[in-house]
Formats: sequence, structure tokens, C-alpha cells
Amino acid sequence: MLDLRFIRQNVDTVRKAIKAKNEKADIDKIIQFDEDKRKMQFEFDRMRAEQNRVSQEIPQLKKAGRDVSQLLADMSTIARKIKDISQDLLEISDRLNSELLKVPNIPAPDVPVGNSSENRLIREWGKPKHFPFTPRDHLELAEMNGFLDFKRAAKISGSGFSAYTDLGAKLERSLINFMIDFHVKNHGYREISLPVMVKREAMIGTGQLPKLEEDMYLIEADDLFLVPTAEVSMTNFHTGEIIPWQNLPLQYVSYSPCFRREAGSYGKETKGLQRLHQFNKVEMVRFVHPEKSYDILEEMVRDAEEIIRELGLHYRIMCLATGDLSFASAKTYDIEVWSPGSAKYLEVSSISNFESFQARRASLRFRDTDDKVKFLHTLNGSGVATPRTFIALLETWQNKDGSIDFPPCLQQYLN
RNA sequence: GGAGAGUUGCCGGAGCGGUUGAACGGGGCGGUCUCGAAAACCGUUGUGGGUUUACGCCUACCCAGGGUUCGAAUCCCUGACUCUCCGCCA
Repeated sequence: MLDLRFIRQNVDTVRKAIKAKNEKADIDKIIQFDEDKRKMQFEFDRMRAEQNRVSQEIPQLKKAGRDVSQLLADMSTIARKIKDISQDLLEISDRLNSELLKVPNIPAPDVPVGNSSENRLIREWGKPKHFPFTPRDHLELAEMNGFLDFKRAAKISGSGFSAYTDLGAKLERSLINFMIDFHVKNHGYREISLPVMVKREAMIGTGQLPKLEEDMYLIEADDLFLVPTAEVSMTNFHTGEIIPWQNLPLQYVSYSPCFRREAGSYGKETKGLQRLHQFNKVEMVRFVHPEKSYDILEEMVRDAEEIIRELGLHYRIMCLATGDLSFASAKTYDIEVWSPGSAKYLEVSSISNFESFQARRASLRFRDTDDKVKFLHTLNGSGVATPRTFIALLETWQNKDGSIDFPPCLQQYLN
């Protein structure tokens, strides 16, 4: 959510951002509602002051033996008016707020403008591995090694679900353990494990709602959502708190299953592990001082890429263009690993700076050195998602006979 | 699922329907004292909104939403959450 005062003073900037992100928030409505609301608030305050003043006089007049019946009658009228106004005030606040929740975050100034074709290559590591034979894709390799069983997964849950079997299951678990341990040991994150079912407010807090309700799994009986990423639970972990600046940054790493309905994306990348309704991911979240968030964004990219390097995978880093940015993000880097089997890059990590956008929605504040309470900045990044990493790992480390070698960093977990 | 208890400021803990933004205690911060520290003493210590060049002033907020009243932290209703016990269960 953006600061209303900011919107008021930077209408054009906000309009541009809405357009760049292909969103449809109504700024004119917001400006109008805001104006109406402040007018009502002023009127309400004025009448309330009057009411408070007289209400304090009444007992004194009574004590002095004066007749207050006329006064009481007058006040009764005022009380009714106040009730009417506060009703209107509530209504306009609701309308303003729900409109405000539709306004996306503003892209950072150095983000390329345009759709995904404008995504900017930042750097790459390694190069596509050359094989002296035709590399197999992960499905074939998984089949040969008995790592996956999609048919049976479908029996249980339908399409879009995976089953890892035997060494495949252990490999996936090893990936998760390796990543978490690595981030804790080398990058100073605290490991946490949080609920994967969350309240509606939490989903609004991080910005999935109201926009993406269609893509979320909802448990209607309890109005709880299955998280599409651990980001939701982690970012809302400190909701409503005012954190002393000395305690910043706070940085957490957590593994969680992620649930996505992927409504409307059927037929896209549906093969194997590429796009699933449920998958596992290690996620990093940081709560930081606003002045440092962009440095930390770079730092988090390095945190994530180190993992992939340890796994011996070729990758590249892209800076997403405005049209490809998520609703809540100001700037996002994607890390894409090379899949020799399909000869293309697969997104395994997305690292974003949300600036104060989520902080404002979820009420995440800190007390700065000047003793003022301010919104902090939040960032998150996958560190990283397991299915596509699993794909690239099998395909990159395959041998001619279909057997797989494993990178050294996983040995201790696999043995 | 059944039965009860609770939700007040940074924390503990009061609070007859009318100067209660909230007693009292603790903590924090500032000061006096001290070579320094401790102790003692004094002062201060919430978050939004509106208005003002500024000091300030007004307003809202004692879990949330309604209601009663001229006036509600205080009375009534509904809901959320927490806790205890019973049942059930991984």
C-alpha cells in the first residue's frame, strides 16, 4: 500500500506506475474519496468537540441546581448527527481503503520499462554445459532412476502434483536441508518454521490479496488460505510491532510447502516438475532499515546465487522489467538456472524489494535513531525453490548411462 | 465438540457511567547528586487523523464490531483471540 499523502502529492507518478504494471486502480476515485473523507473527518471532529465540551458541563450545571433538560434535548440531536456522520465516515473509509489496496507498488527508477522482453540480463555464471551425448530431460532421468512418480501422485490429487520416491525423495529433502543450513551458517539467517495456513489479513499484508484471490487455495470453512510462499507467514510474523532500530535487520529463512492454483496457466510448462500446485521452497525474508534496502537486495541475490553455484548449476540473473514486476514489488531480480534437457532457463528464485509497501499493509514499523516511528522495508527471495532446482540438478549432473552424480555439497545429506 | 476464565499503556496491575490517555508499581529516557557508578530524589515516557510558520489545539484509539446514554475503558449484544478442564484425535 502506498502512503495516501504520497499519492496525493505524486498523482502522475502513481498513474504511471499503475500503467507500467498493467493494473487498474482508480486514482481519481482515491483522490475524491480522500477529499470527501477528510471533509467528513473535520466535521466529525468539530461536532465531537462540541459534544465533549457540553457533556463535561452538564454535571456541573446539575450540581449548581440548574435545569438542563433543554440542553439534553439539544445534545440528543447532536448525538444523532454524529452517529450519521460516523456512519458515512466508516463507509467512505472502507471504499477508500479497498481502492487503495488495488494500487500497486511503484517500480524503482532503475527498473527497465516494458514487458518481459525488456527484462535486463545482469550477469551469468558458468555456461550451458556441453555434453558428449544428447542430454536427457529430467522426466526421462527420473524415470530411469525411480525418483518421481507422477501417475500415482495424480491418483491422489489430480494433475499438477508430484511424488518423489526413494532417492528422489531423499534428494529433495537434502536440497532443503542444505539450503537452510547454508543460509544459517554463511548468511546469518535465523531458521523458522511457520504455519502454512494463514488469515485473510496476512494475505492482504503481503499483497497477494485482493488481486490474486483466484490463484490461492482457500479453506472456506475457516476462511484460511494456504500460503503460495513462506513469504506470507514470515513477513506477517512481526505484524503490528514497532521494532527498535537496534534490532534491525531481522532476517529469517524458512522452508515451506507452497500452494498455487495456477488458474489460467494450464498448458504452460506443465511437463514434470516445472509448474505444480504444491511444491517446496526455502524462502528468505528480511526486515530492514529503509536506507539499506537496496544494498540488501543485492546481498540477498548473492545469498541465493551462492546456493546455485554450490550445486554446480549454470544460471543467469535478470532484472525484471516494470510489466513483469509483481504487484507489491519495487524491484525484482530473477535467478534462472539452465536446464540442459529442455535447453532453456528456468526461474528458481525471485528476489524482491518491497520497500515500505508491505510494511504499510501489514503495519511493520520501527523506531528510528531519531526516535520517530517509521515503516521499515521488507525484502524476500527464494533461496531457492526445489522442483526446478531438482530438474536442473538431474539434467546437469547426468551421465551418458542415465545415472546421476551429485555435487559435493549434497554428499553429507545424501549419505 | 462440551464447560469455564480472560483480553487495559513497554511490562505487571487498578479502574463508582461524567477533567481517566487512563491510579499504583516496575522498566526506559532526561536531570540532580558522584571522580565515576550504585542508591536516593525530581522530571519525562503511547499510536493514528485533522489543524497550525511554530508553541499548541482538536479528535480517535483501553481485542474487534454493533447497541444503550447528553456522556462509556466502565452497562448490553455479537464476534475474534488466548488460557484451563473434559471429550476426541495425529
